[in-house]
Amino acid sequence: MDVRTLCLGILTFGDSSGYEIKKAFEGRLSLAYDAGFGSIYPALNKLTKEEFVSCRAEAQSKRPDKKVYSITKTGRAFFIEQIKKTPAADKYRSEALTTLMFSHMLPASNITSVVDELIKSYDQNIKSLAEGCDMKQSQSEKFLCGFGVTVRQAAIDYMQENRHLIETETLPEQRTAS
Amino acid sequence: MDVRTLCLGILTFGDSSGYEIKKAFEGRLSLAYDAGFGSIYPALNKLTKEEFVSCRAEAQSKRPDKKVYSITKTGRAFFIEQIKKTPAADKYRSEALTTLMFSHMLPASNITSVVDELIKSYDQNIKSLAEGCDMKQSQSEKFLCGFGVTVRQAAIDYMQENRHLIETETLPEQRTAS
DNA sequence: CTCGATATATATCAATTCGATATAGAATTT
DNA sequence: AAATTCTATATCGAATTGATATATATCGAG
Repeated sequence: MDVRTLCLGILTFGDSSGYEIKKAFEGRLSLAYDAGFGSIYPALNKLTKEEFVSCRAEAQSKRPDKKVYSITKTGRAFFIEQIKKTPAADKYRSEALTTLMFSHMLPASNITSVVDELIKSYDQNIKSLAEGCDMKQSQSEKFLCGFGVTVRQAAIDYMQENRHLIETETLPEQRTAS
Repeated sequence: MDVRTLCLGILTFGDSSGYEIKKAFEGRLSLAYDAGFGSIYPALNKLTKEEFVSCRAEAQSKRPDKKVYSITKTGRAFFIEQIKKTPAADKYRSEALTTLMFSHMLPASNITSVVDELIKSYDQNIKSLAEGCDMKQSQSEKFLCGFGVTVRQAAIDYMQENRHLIETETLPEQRTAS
């Protein structure tokens, strides 16, 4: 499942430009996947060559043409074929948790701010998810929205209850202060 | 925070070969980061050139020499400098959740098996984490272990309670059966 | 006892992805 | 009035992924 396939998937929700596809990755797909312009634009070019999408340029006054992509029948068939495959294992990449793994090498103030920021980011995450959660269209969106909220909330609760474990184990402030 | 820096971090736990570093990524670091041999070996070569690690070859009978790496003083200083930086935002990549996002395009049997497998993988995750959780050395490891268990358990609970939302919204079996 | 699978151990390579940068006007905020 | 953010596309070097190659040991199943 590469970015190219995912772009195709996003186009099943409706015609979009590359810019709007990026928004979709940041929005409804943010729980599951991410991609930047550096992968999206080349992916759309490849999909166009393969005739899995068609492209029409919408002229805009004093802005670059907006290229609007539509999925084709063969594109839709290809996408369905792809999502029927057994999904690969989940991947998590958290620099914040990685930092906490080395809390014994850092001053307590540092750990505290990492934990604070992590909780804050989970909180914002929940807010932006919950925002739409009710009025979201499909059942699958509601399901995934609720999933995100539940899991992030569990993470916050755990952190608040157990942060003392790592905040007391750090090096004394004076020894690592630069 | 690249693989190279993370390899350096793992070496603060003790001398290791590239192979053992891979095991560390799969074990104690699995909650936070992952890396394959294709990134680890080049990273170790680069670190050696930079003199952030030193390398001794342990001859083994009828096996390739085991190259054991040790972190140097400058390496340790560099690593500490790196983890003091503000961590980048978390990233999640789940093909399974992505698939569920398109449940309206798939037969119910397909969704059921994706959910089943996802729960199973979270379960195995919890088991392998809990296994060590008690006897783990440092506070930070206990903290992160507990974090992983808590969050995965919340994910399982949510899935079991809400899976019906997506399992009833799918296409009728006959329409998408290949 | 042998066959296949898994573990130890390193390494490379093409394809993909990331992250930064460039361009440029509109709209909004300070 | 200035600064920042938003819309919109695109490229490019660097990093990462995932597959593959090589070679032997070990362990369980039939």
